[in-house]
Amino acid sequence: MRISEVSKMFDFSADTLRYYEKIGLIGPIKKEGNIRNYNEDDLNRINFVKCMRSANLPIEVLIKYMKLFEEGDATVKERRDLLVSQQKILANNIADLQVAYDRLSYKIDLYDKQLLEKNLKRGGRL
Amino acid sequence: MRISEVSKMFDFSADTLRYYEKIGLIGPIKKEGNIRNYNEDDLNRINFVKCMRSANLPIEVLIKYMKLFEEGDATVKERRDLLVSQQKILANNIADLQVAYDRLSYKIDLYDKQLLEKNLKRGGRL
DNA sequence: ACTTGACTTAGAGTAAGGTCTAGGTGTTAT
DNA sequence: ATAACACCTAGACCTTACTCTAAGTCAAGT
Repeated sequence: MRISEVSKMFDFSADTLRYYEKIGLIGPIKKEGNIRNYNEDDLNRINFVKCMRSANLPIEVLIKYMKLFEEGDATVKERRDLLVSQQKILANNIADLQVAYDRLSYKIDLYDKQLLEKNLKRGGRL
Repeated sequence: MRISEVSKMFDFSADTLRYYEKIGLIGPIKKEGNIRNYNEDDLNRINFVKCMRSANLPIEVLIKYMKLFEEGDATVKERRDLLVSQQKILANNIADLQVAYDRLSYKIDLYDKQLLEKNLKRGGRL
């Protein structure tokens, strides 16, 4: 699979895919002649990266994880621990977003009430 | 209240507080002589900014909101709409983080099983 | 033959959000 | 009075994560 297709599939720009490869996050991707040909394994990794990047896991951390993965079975525990620590961070982030979400809900409610009153005073229909 | 106290209270560096003021996100803060003296109103706004920044709302959006706020009652509807649009973005973000969280849970589980097996084979105690 | 379009590289440039430095003032403790 | 400390400004610098540019290769269509 060529870079343009992968790009569409995961909504990463081709630039970003090459960048990820350059910094050692994915690949190296096998080439046919001079052109990258992504295989299923590559796609699975990109899929994982996509998911984790959507949740703002730092690229550095993901590179570290991929590196441990390459090193094989000896690194299972270390990989597990890395994921656990990131998961904890994620839990905190989710909590922060939720707090902000609720606060926005509250404020929006207040604004809605204020707008309703304004309309009534104007002798609004209904 | 002086900048160092505010800094501790919200875990923003003094640099960041001055930066926020410079770009028009908070303040301008009244000064005693040459030194900022934050009042309760200022603290309330910083508190709001803190909460929204913890959820990654862009500074530009918050500046816009504060500006509308300054403009008074005429902007109530516009402010409401701005908050609603940010809330939608937040909902999507929360969903993304949740997906990643669940995927991490799944992977961690797999690793735990793998580690357990390894221990059994080693003739682990228990 | 030649244009079009997708691909390649290396490396410069960008955006967001701070963070740090240098040089200076003002207040308090010894 | 002199050191230590908190504060100030302007502006340079930094980090993360891309994104874009220039210059070139290669295959397919007209």
